[in-house]
Amino acid sequence: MYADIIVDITHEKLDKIFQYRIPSHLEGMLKIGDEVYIPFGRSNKEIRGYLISFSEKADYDPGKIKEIAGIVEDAAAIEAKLVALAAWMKETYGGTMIQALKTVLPIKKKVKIPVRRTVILELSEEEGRKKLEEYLHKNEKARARVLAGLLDCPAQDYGLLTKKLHVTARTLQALEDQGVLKIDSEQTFRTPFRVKQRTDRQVTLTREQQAAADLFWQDYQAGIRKTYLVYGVTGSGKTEVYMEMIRRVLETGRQVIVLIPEIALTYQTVLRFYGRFGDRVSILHSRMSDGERSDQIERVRTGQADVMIGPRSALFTPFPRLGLIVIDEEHEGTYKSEQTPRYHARETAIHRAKEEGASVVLGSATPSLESFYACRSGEIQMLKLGSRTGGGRLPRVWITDMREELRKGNRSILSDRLEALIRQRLERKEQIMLFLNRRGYAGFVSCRACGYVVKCPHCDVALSAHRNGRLVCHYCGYEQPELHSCPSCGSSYIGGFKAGTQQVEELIQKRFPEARLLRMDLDTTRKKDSYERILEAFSDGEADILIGTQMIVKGHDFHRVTLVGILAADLSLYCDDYRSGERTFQLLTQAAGRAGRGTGEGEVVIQTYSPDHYSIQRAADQDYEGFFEEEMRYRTLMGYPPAAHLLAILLSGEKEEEVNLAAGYLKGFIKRIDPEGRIQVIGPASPHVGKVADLYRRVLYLKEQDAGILIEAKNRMEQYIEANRGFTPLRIQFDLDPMGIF
DNA sequence: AGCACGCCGACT
DNA sequence: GTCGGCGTGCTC
Repeated sequence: MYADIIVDITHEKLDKIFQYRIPSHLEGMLKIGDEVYIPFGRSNKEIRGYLISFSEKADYDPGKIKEIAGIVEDAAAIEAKLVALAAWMKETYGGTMIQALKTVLPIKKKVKIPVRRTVILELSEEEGRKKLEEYLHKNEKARARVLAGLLDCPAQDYGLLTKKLHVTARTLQALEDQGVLKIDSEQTFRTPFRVKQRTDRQVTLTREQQAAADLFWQDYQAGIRKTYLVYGVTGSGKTEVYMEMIRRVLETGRQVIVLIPEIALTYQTVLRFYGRFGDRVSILHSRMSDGERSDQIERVRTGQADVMIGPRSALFTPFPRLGLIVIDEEHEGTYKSEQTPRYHARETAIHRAKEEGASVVLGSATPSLESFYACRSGEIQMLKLGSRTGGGRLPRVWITDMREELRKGNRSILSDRLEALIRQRLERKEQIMLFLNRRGYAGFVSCRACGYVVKCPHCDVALSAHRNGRLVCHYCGYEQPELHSCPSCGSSYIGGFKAGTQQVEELIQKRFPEARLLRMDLDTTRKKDSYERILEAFSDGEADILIGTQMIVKGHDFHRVTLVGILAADLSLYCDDYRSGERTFQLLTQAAGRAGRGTGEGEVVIQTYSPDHYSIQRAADQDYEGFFEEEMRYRTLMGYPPAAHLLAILLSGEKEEEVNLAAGYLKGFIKRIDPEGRIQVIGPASPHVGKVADLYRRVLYLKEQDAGILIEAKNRMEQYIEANRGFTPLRIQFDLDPMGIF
């Protein structure tokens, strides 16, 4: 009997199984997933590794196999299931087993409670000066330095002070004894949310909500575990449905994971869960320290918590009896990891649920094409919520054609209609949101006179303007020179769209000097909590107009907003990405949904140069299904997910020549292992950003109906890359069904 | 990765 | 003569 062990070091060369003998004193004590100490290398240095399986025979010279030194005692008892999940992720998404394990395994380190120490001056300015004289006189240099520093700034961080002034703890201790200063230590706050009281208010579900929850519950009781999609417009009360399902699953003694796109944007949702389930709820988020995370995991391990809410990574909560995984706003891009393994939380959740006998509930008002497509094929069961619970009506939507405005001589960024409506709302003291769509803006070139967009003749995606002016296709590498007039109508108003929220703010202020404006974008929300502060200020009526990027369209109901203006609705449409139509539709639908959440009638103005595009028209009609049909037709025609599968291979390296060469070799290798040409190979092409931090990048795309074939090809390439030293100076990453193109 | 082994230049 | 530079190669 041998133990198969993965060494806890991140390097491809070590990403394989090392076999060890099991010493008699450990026999029967080891289990899969245990962390162990092993002698390694020529020096037999003791390192840590994970026991991932047992095997009967040795795959290596038995004479050279060493013994396991011991079990890591305080190791978090990781679930064997999570190790298996990591193995599946490595297989599906690529990368090393170690990378997969690191993604999946909870943080084991028990970080000691961080203490922040501050040094505070206890003397007055005058006393301090006198004391300083005294130290200088006695030639006590270190003490003088500290005192001078504190006179400059009377409260300083302990660590920074000792480093900056080059003094030891002894010096500070002596000064504290003399009463010159005080060392203040405060424990850093470790509990992220404190539960106030449990507001277990009795919620009555609407008939529709109850029906959805009941259907799920009947299946669940009958032992059926599958994936459901709660599909309902904004305001149809999806969260209530989740909570009802969760309540019932918890009653059976099983545990629940709730994934949300981003804590900051869904703070209100988190509070609702707290209110409902009290301190059985645990939370993870990206701003937490390792220690805070490990505290939350500890609560899970000791059984104090049985609901975990968090982003993508919360999927790996080590619940031993998982019953349900809820994924809210399942269409959001944040569910796809941007690090190897580039897993999708939705797919991974479905896999984990299947392995552990749990169900998955997805929810969205604008489902991803993937999920809706799976509903059509019966893989996912749809639970539809058709109406808004508060009885709020859908807003009235206007599409204004900006080409027409230009023809009329209006060159401003506001159409006549939007301007008139803003004026009217300001008079009525109602609120307005202006949404500047800058999502995915990648420098596409369009004609302001006729709306023509310069596209690649081979790929049906917009060309991107590079700094040198040339127009480049990021899919196939096609290039053409800069245009000075529109090939369609001859107008010279052709070029990229350049406007930021700041410019918009200035223009609006000039046009409506009496209006009070608030701006929300990356610049104004850089500081912690500023996001909430701006939204709160707007909610309290401290401003008339809120101007912002996509971050203003998420969550948060403003009951006094009766007008939403969407500037440059098509900016996200023609960035050269096969998901741009989907993203545009989602953004516009969400933005439009912000209007008329209260009692007043809502109106939405969508300003665009492409009023005929189906993404814009369907969003204006709030017609998801119509959009789905058209978008699926495009994906099917072009062979993009979910109609087919796409595998991106990203290469980067210091020498451009090497990267090009390697990309060429990989392409040749695919042709060799796929002689019938089942796999369509595109590229190598330059990604949007051809060079990052002095690393040159190239990308290859493989298309194929069957994901299994792509995964097999990926495995063969990984072997090929490992076997050829020519690839060593390069970084090569795989991305199955990427969220866009690179 | 991290360490040992190994083969060539400036110092006690 | 040695100490030490980091190039190669291996790790169950």
